[in-house]
Amino acid sequence: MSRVNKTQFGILSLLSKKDMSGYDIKQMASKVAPFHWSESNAQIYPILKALEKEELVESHVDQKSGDRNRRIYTITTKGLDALKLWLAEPTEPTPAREELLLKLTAGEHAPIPQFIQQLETFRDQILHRQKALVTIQNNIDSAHAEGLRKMYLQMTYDYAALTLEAKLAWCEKSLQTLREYKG
Amino acid sequence: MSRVNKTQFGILSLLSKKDMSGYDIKQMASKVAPFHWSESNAQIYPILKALEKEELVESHVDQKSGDRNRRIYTITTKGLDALKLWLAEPTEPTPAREELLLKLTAGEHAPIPQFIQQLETFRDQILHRQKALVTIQNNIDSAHAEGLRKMYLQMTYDYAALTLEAKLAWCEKSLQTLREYKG
DNA sequence: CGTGTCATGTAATCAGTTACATGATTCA
DNA sequence: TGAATCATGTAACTGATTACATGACACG
Repeated sequence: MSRVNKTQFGILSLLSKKDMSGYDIKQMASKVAPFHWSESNAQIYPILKALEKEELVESHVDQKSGDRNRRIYTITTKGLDALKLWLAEPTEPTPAREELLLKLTAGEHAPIPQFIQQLETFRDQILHRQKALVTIQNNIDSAHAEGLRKMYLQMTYDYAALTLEAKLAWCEKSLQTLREYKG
Repeated sequence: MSRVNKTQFGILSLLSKKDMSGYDIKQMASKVAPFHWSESNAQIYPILKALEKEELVESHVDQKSGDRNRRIYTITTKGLDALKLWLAEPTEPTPAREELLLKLTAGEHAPIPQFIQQLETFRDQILHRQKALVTIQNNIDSAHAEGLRKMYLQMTYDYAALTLEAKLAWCEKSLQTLREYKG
């Protein structure tokens, strides 16, 4: 149970909505889920092949669009079943890995202004993500938008929004603490 | 720059505070930083060996405590320098991986009550972590507690507290949305 | 005709986990 | 004496990233 690849389900999940090529999947992932799943870049091609071998997806070479060697993947009934099985499985918590916090635990070995800078960079990264999130929200509002599907998309948006907000608040608070430390 | 192992710095960071054995490091990590760094369990032994080869740490077999084959590691000046260098480096954002959110993007393929259960489990995991966090806060208040060091420890505690709170809020909100969906 | 994007892939490497193996000490 | 904990390690594997390689098409 614990020995299963999760990225393959991310791919199946995307294919359950629309037939796509490997390239499309990469694009979609970075457009729709950049906050909770890495684009898994060039690893999707081997996974697609493995999925096809297991008969969870089928593929054919696309004829349209200039015959550009595009291989389109389609999810099979077996693939949908596998996806549903995964959805029903218990979800283990993700072990977090925040490099900045790891650095903070060794904070006493660096000058305070250095950490102020680290935190400012962190804050900028958050602000940048928040901007990107607005774009995603627009995608949700316009393109798809049908009942259940929209609700679930909105949920993932909310998750990102709320956690980013919390991180930003922490950042501001910590910056103030650092700036006020000893004068 | 991007091709460096971060866990080794976690280990150096702990050794910068106190000489320790591999076993101690494992214990300490799970006690002091369970929220932002995994215990990296049985991988610390090879890393310790690698660090010793690079002369970033030294070791000796402990004589006390019943001669129990304990190898104690000490950080070297070179090791401290490496640690400080890492602290000064820019910190890239961690790509998040939240399996539950990945499942939500395929939400339309499962019955709503199933996702209610998933979210309830998620909430329980958060509540559990929040309890554990109180213990850590006690550790900070009593054991260590000296100026700068305490401040940085407190910061990592705050980070965990704030992000857990945000996730809990999201969880409650989403549960309500699901329960109210169509009656 | 050259740059950018579309499109697919492989090889090498690194990071991390699981499962296993070994043995000493402590304490009920 | 048997279970729990202390203590160190290895082998095999999985997951993910980096860097590379190839080539077609679109456009200005």
